[in-house]
Amino acid sequence: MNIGTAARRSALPAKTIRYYEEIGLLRPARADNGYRDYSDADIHRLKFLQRSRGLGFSVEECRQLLSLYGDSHRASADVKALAATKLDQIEHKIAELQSLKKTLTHLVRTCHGDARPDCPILDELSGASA
Amino acid sequence: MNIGTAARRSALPAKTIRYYEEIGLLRPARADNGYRDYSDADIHRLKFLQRSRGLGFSVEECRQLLSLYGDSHRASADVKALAATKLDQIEHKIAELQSLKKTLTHLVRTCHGDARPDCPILDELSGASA
DNA sequence: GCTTGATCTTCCCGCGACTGGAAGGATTAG
DNA sequence: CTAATCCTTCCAGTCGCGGGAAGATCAAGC
Repeated sequence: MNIGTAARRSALPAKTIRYYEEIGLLRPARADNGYRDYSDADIHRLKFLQRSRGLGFSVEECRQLLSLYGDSHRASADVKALAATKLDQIEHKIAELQSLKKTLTHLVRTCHGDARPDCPILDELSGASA
Repeated sequence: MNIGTAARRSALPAKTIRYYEEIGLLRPARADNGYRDYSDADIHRLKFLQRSRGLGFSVEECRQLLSLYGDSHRASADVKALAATKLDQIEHKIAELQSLKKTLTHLVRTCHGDARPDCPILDELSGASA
């Protein structure tokens, strides 16, 4: 199977698939003409990557997940730990963004937003509050 | 004022200050010895950048904010529009992360997380649900 | 067989916003 | 005078690709 088909089936751009190969996440066969030749197992691996990336795991974390996936003697605790760490990171990020949101919401609300030049947003940014 | 002092006063790393100069966000004077020489106005500008970056504005948006800040005939509506757009982006990002959080929370909860190899997280990533 | 267009290959550059480090000059403290 | 600190420039790396060039290959139609 050529890379175009693999791209459609995995919902990943061909560029990304080549990149994943370059960093050693998969090793597709090569046809006689030099084209990459993807097996069903390769597609499965690509879909796994697509889904785990979509869940917010970094490429390196995906590499670990793939390694755990391929290890029939893995402990589910190891996978759970990875996911829990990621969950923590996501929660921290959400908290950070919510704090930004709060500040920005306040600023946007207090700015009258018309043709006049006085602006509480710029006042705040310039340190008028300090 | 040397860059080290400017860094302490603006709460920005010296590297970042040089970078901001490189991309044209400020133009400090130079002393005879070739050292950068920051005025109080430069510090003010750096603090403005530090705060606006901290609120989630991109460097290019900060450039616009600085430009509006320096324009005494600006309309506060322009500033408000920038902030409102940023607020939108932040809200979208929060929603995205909350969706990830929901999925991950569910997965972490369903994984028993012990020494056994069977793992709902990997099952999900490998497409067992599909 | 020939042309055309789609697809494939490798290669290298660019993004955003820095960060690290090397090599070397200037200043300051003791 | 020396040693430590600070400053300078420049180059490379981060992360996860995307864009695009230059060239090979393939599939379809005439």
